[in-house]
Amino acid sequence: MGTQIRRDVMQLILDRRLPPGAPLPTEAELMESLGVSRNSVREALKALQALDIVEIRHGYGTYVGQASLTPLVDGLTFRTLAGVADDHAALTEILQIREVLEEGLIRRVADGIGDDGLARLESIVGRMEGAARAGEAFPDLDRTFHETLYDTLGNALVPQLLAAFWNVYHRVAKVRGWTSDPAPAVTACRHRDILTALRARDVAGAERAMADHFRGIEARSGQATLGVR
Amino acid sequence: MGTQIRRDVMQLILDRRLPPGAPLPTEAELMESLGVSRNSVREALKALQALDIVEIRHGYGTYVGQASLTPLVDGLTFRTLAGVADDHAALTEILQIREVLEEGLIRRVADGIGDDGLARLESIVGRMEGAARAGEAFPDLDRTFHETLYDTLGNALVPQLLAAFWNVYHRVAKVRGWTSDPAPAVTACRHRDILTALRARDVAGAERAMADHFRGIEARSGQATLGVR
DNA sequence: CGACGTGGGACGTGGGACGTCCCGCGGCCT
DNA sequence: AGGCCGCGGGACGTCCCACGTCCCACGTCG
Repeated sequence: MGTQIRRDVMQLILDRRLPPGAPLPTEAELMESLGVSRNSVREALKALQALDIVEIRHGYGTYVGQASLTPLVDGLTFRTLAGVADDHAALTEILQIREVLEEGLIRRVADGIGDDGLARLESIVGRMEGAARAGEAFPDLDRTFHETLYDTLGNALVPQLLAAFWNVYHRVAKVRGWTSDPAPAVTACRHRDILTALRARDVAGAERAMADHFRGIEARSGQATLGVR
Repeated sequence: MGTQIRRDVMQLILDRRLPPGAPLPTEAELMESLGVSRNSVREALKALQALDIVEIRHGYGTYVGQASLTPLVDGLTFRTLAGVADDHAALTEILQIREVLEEGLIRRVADGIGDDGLARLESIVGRMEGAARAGEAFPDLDRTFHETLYDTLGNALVPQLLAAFWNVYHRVAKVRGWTSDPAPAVTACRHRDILTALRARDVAGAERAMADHFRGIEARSGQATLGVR
């Protein structure tokens, strides 16, 4: 069974305690130690590559991967684009989950954020406002803001999960040709609101600011959909 | 490039508007229409199979898959088991995300749940209490409760995401040999608390009940870890 | 009319050959 | 002596062919 070989390779990584980036046995060694043909080994490795459990470098070797959430992004993107129902509904589902997550997380952030965290956010928002005055969009700063925001939680999964949903959303929007460009000034303002509430340790206010932020995104999403149909 | 063939097959599915369960062209047809060898086609299909974008039935054919979150479960399980840091920390991260999600969701549920939803939950909690009196565990009922709870949101992604995290948690616990069996009576009581709060449209109470629920899970998890080390 | 057997289609596995890419060693030029 | 270039070996990428296994459907026989 192909699935079995895949599990064998995973088990091999676990048994040998191979960390991400460590080299795997060559295909020849794997076909010998697992007792299967090279084709089967390659199919298993290709599957693991798609799961980002393994990284294959042409002409160099195979290495343990980062086990990132890339497969989730691919899967959700495909699922959204292929959805039998219209994909606006599917995107709304993703947005709702992001919303619930960030609303719940901001509360915990407000409890534990320190002065250094606030300073870093201040720097980011400052750059946002600078870009906004120049009339430029700042998708990278947006990402960095949310990433930095949840840094203090010490939960490495959180930023990755949020980034995954963010990627799905924007990838689908790109494929569909939606130009969801809100006024940069408005976005900068929303982030400023969140930071202000955090500075005041105003948990409820931070939640409200985050909710407003998402309300804006939803509105844009709805408009873009209507414009296309 | 192998990745390219994978994208071609995905694009083919999207272009032809193939719904989940629809048959894909045979390997022979794909190798002709994509102009690559059968091995390359098979490697791409195997990768897509791992992403649950395609389903391969031996001796029958290849079909469009459900694009479920199975790859997320596999990836997170692997990542947790392979984590350089101890896996209790990794499991806590997953638990924290479940917690944030369910706390945020319960609020929305409390707003919109109807009498039929409450009745279904009542039935489940009733069976829980019956099992608890008999001293039996009821993992299935637990799952069903949370699934039914979020049915009313109309967001198909929510139950799947929660189920994915649930699966990762319990799969890791199983591999690690943790016997995280709380007293069934306590678990039943926690669910009863949630239902009671929902019935009263008590949003804050429901949130608190859900938080208590997770506090119990975390405590058990910590104990199990200590017991093993 | 129904149960059984056989054939064809489709995926699973194995083996071999050749191309492509990357790294490192050794010779050669400066 | 130091740096540049060419070459060889290792490893993955692609391809071809053959045979095995599984499933379904058709046709035959009782």
